[in-house]
Amino acid sequence: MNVTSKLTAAAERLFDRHGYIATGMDRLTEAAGISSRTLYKHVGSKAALMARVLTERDRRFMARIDVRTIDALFAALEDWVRVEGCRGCLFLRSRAETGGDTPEIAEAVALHKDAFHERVGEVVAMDLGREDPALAAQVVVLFEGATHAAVYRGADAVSAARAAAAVLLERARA
Amino acid sequence: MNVTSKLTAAAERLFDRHGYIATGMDRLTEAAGISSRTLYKHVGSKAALMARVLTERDRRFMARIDVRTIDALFAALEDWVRVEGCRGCLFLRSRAETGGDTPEIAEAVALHKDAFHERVGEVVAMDLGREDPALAAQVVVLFEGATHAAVYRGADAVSAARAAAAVLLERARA
DNA sequence: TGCAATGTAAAACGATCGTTTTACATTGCG
DNA sequence: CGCAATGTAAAACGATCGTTTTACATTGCA
Repeated sequence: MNVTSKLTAAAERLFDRHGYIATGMDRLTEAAGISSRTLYKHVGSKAALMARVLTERDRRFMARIDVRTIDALFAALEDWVRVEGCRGCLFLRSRAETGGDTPEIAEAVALHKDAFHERVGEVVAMDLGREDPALAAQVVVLFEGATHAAVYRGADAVSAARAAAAVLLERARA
Repeated sequence: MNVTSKLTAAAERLFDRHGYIATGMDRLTEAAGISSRTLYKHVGSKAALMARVLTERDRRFMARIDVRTIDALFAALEDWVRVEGCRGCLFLRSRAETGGDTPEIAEAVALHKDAFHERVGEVVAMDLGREDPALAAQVVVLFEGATHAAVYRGADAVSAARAAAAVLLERARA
C-alpha cells in the first residue's frame, strides 16, 4: 500500500472522529506510521492533506451512490452509516471548522456538493422518467437531513428519510 | 448589559463564524471588551463558555419555533436563516469539533436535540390532531436537512423542505 | 474613611501547534 | 560500485494555545 494512500486513510479516520483542527500532526504521522518529514514531502501541509482526504472520500461516496432509484439512494446511505458510522457530513464540518477560509478545503467541499446535487438530479430523472428539479431539491434535503439527524437518532433517521422520499416520489408520479 | 451576556453573545458570533477550536481566547476577550481574568472569573473555561453559548442559543431557538403548525415551523426556519445566516447546526458542529469528548458541550447538545425533537412531536400533534411519531421523525429530518443544505443551497433548501413537509402532512391526513 | 468587590492591563505559565531542519539509514538502479 | 532517491528519528523553529498570576485602578457600601 502506497505511503500517500495509507496516510490519507489514517487521516480520514482521525479527522472524522476528532475533528480537523483538534487532530495534531503527531497523531497523523503516528497513525500512518511515517515521519513528519515524509508527510510534508508528500502532501505539503495539513490543509492539503485534508483536501486529499475530502477528494478521496468524495470518490468513495459517489461510487456508493451510483444507483438508479431514489430508494436505492437511501439504501446506500443506510449502508454508509452502518459501515462508516454517523458523525455528520465531513465536508460541511471541515468547511465550518475553518470558517470557509481555507481555499483548498472550501474548493473540495464545493466540488463534492455540486457533484452530489447533480447525481441526485440524475437519479430522480431516471426513477421518475423525467427531470424534476423541485423533487431533486427535496431529496437532497432529505439525504442531508438523514445524514445529520442520524448523529443523534441513529439509523432510524435514514429510514424516516427513505419513507418520506417514497411518498414524495409517488406524489410526483401522479 | 451584563458582562456575562455580552461575553456570551460575542462568543456565539465568533464560534459560529470561525469554529469553536479556531477561536482563541484573545479574540473572545477582545470582542467582549473584557480582560481574560474577568472572563475566567465568570465562566471558568472555554468549554464552559461554549456550553453557555449553546444553552442561550437553545433558548432563543426554541422561542422561535414555538408554533402550532408544521408550515410555521419551516417559516420560522426561514426567518432564522435570514436573520442568523446558515452555517449549519452549531450544536452538531461543536459536538463534532470536540469529538463528543467534552462533557459540558456534549450534554448541552443532547439537551437541545431532545428538546427539539419533543417540540416537533408536539407541533405535529397539534397540526394533525393526533400524535404521529413517524411523521414527526420525517419532519425532524426535513428540518435538519434544510439547515444543512442551506449552507450551500441557501434559502431554497428551506423552501424545498417546507413544500415536502406539506406533502407529507397532507398524506398523513388522508 | 476604609474595606471588599470587581474590574483592567500585561506578563508569564507550560504545553502544544504546524512546519522545517539536521543527521543518518536503507534501497534500487545506472 | 556509487549515486540518487526515499525513508526515519529527533531536535528545533517561532507562534499560539488555554489558563493563571501579579500588580494596580475603580467603585459602592458600611
